[in-house]
Amino acid sequence: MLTAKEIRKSFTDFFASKGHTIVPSAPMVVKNDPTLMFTNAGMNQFKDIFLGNVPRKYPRVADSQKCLRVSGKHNDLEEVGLDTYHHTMFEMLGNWSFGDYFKKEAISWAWEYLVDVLKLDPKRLYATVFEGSEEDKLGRDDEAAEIWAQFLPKNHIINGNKHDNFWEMGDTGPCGPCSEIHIDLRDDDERAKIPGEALVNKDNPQVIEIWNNVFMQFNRKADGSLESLPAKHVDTGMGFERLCMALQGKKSNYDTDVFQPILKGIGEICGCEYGKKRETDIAMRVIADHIRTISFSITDGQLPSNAKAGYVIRRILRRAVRYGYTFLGQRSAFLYKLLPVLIETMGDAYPELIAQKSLVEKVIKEEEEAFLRTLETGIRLLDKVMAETKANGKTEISGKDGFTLYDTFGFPLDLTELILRENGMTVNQEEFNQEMQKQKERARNAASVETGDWVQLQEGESEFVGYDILSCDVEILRYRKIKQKNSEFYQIVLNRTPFYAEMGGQVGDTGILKSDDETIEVIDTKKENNLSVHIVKKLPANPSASFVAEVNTARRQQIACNHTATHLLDYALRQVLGTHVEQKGSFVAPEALRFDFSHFQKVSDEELRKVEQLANAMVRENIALEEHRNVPIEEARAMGAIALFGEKYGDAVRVIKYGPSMELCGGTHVKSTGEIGFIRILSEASVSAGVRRIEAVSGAKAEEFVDMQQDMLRDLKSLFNNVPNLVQAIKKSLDENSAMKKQVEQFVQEKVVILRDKLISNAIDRNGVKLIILKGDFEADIVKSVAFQIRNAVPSSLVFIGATQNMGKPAITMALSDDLVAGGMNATQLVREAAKEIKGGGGGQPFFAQAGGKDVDGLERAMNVLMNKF
RNA sequence: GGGGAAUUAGCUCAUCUGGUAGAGCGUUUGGUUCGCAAUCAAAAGGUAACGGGUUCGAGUCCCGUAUUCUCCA
Repeated sequence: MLTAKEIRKSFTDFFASKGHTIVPSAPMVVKNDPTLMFTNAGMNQFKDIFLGNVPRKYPRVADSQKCLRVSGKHNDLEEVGLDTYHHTMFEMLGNWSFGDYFKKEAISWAWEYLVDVLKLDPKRLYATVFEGSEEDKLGRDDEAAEIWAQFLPKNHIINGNKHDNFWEMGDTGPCGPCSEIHIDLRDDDERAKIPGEALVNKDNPQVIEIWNNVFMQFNRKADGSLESLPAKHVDTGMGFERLCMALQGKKSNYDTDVFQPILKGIGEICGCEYGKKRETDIAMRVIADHIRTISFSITDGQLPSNAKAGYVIRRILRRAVRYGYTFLGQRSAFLYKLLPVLIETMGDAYPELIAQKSLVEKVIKEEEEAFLRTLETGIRLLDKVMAETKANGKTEISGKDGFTLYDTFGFPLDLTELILRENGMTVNQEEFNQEMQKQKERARNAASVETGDWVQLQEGESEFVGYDILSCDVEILRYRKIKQKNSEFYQIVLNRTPFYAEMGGQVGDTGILKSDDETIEVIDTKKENNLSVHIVKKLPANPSASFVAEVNTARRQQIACNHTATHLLDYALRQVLGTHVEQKGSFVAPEALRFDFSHFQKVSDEELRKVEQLANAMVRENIALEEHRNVPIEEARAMGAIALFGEKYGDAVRVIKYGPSMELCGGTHVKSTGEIGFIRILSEASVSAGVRRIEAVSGAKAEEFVDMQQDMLRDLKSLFNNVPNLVQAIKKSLDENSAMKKQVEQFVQEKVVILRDKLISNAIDRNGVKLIILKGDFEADIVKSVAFQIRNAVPSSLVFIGATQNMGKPAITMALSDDLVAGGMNATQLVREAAKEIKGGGGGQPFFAQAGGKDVDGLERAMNVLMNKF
């Protein structure tokens, strides 16, 4: 039996023998594509070739690609694990032709590989072809059908509709008919009962698609019409896990050697066994699937977080924890313990797992613990809701409460239901669904973005010249309008540009486009599918005119300082802390820089100081930039340049070297380190488990920062009469201050006690209550203290009335002993009534209330109002 | 991109409609104990995220900013 590893290798070997270049898997996490968060198909890394943004590097390539899908037919997150064939992460084997071979070769080789190389039974294979579409004025894909007819009998070639057999990249862009290969894995007697062709594309878990061959021959325009592509492409994708299942004679992907070791590992940790009980099996499949997804995301640089792609990863992790919690009885973090077994099965093919093992473990463990805390909070809130509901004599909690728990506090509905059931209660499902619907509508309305068609003025590719010059003559190739909820702007592509587009953490350039008649402001530059897009608020009146593009040079210089500073800090960190330090993200702006890196403990002040000193020493050395463009990646690595995990590099890379610091980098840098002036680290903090962040400034901004510090220090010193030892002076002052505070407090207490005794001895006895009056100028806090002191000293039949003033403002304070309150008296009401006399209002509790006002002259009247009550 | 929520002692969180800022854990000191664990007692510890506003009075209400959590896309 072929192992998964052998199968993976046989695929690439086969296509290499057909003249294909074998390329590595791109990272699973996608950058620089606003429409996509994760790699969801093998073709993603070639998207810019299909879009015509960059030329092809090879005519034929093949690879095995890590993919992640959380929605779609066989990848709906909530479905994964319930059955035996849904997944989030999977590997896709693929071969491509970029304007090279087409249907004939693609289909013949697919057949050759499956039948001749892998020895799959041809009687079990079926092919689907596009049946045509009236809407698009397209006929049946007879071309493909005729090629298939050489290998398959007629009844094994099946027509498919637009939904199944016409592939589109998005609403617009390259598309074309596709032809899928399906395999029937059922037993002989079942196959005898119902022929396989009746079950193709019918969601039967044993009759499944294994390979899709897409023939890209059209371009879909924004008005929905199709035009023929000048160069036709082939894009294929085969589900690796499914292929393993077929070849290993299993009924489920989870039964293959891809998943079995992981399932076994889960069993050992949780004390259960796969294949014994339905619910346990579901939970185990969920965990087995999700641990792969989470681990690979982290190695690709995508940590769980609270937004975007990171949040998707967090949700997947939490789903795994939840299943472990509910069905496997796991009450503490356990997922991270699966990493060794994952490495055992996949570490060979994906060495990044081994390299980053401890980081992955740490991140997962921390996330698990955070979620368990979220669950505890949820349980506490749910307890509250249950108590309130019971108090109202009901057993059904409102759907709104259930939704709030879910929406605001992240407490899963199924857990809510579980806990309610244990307490003999339910939740109003319909109401919950309504609330969910509302939420979805809100999001849909807000998310609507209208993207206009590109207006093409000239053909051609965009060239970036910004490494060498910051101003040049340009022409507009194409532009389009983007309309969002509250804003409207234009994207412009130039034939050449000095503007650096946001990438690798460095923000995009700003500047202007100037023609003879007008000046247009460029507010940002972004990268979309490898294309530099200039963002402008308004279009030039004559877009076909010639322009001069000018980058905002002062801003660019500051960015360059910060970017080079980032490299120096990276180098210094590795020197001081060790080579386990790896970049986990960075943000380079004109104002400051942020640098995230893997490190397992707080960087001490001394270490930070050392890092800073080392980096600044390199600045003073005024090391000249050594820049190597178009270095083959292998050569760059051999030179010892630092590359990032999870970063997609081309075959030729740019190496940035300042003395010993050497990194693969596309950013803009200073010509020599002296330009930076100096670097100052502002802060060090944790961003997530195992990842620390430093923030720093350099260049003019560092100077500004130091100036501010110095000004503050000077002000401080002058406050302390320029004493030589400022720290000691401040410390002394603080000590004195706290001693005096204590003294004052003591004096106040003594005063309060004296006041209390005096007032008690002056108490008026009226109709059986002791009436105690305080008048004069007192702070509100003292009056309050006195009132409470007296209340303690005179436990019954006490009425305290304070009619005092402070800073020209009148105040009324009233305290009543408990027996009077029990007898129906209410200080709040009384005080409110009296407060009218001083043009104010008040309130408090029945036994103690305060009021304030604006009219000091009414104080006497207000007191009389109160005294007349007794 | 949008919605909801949170931010109070070192930590986890209370503070019902605006009216005395509190608990548990932890810390320090002292007691019991040969010592540890344990336990009892006391004390210290607060810019209620930040900035405005409304009010006689704001942790509490309103607006803005930041950070975090969470859901939808």
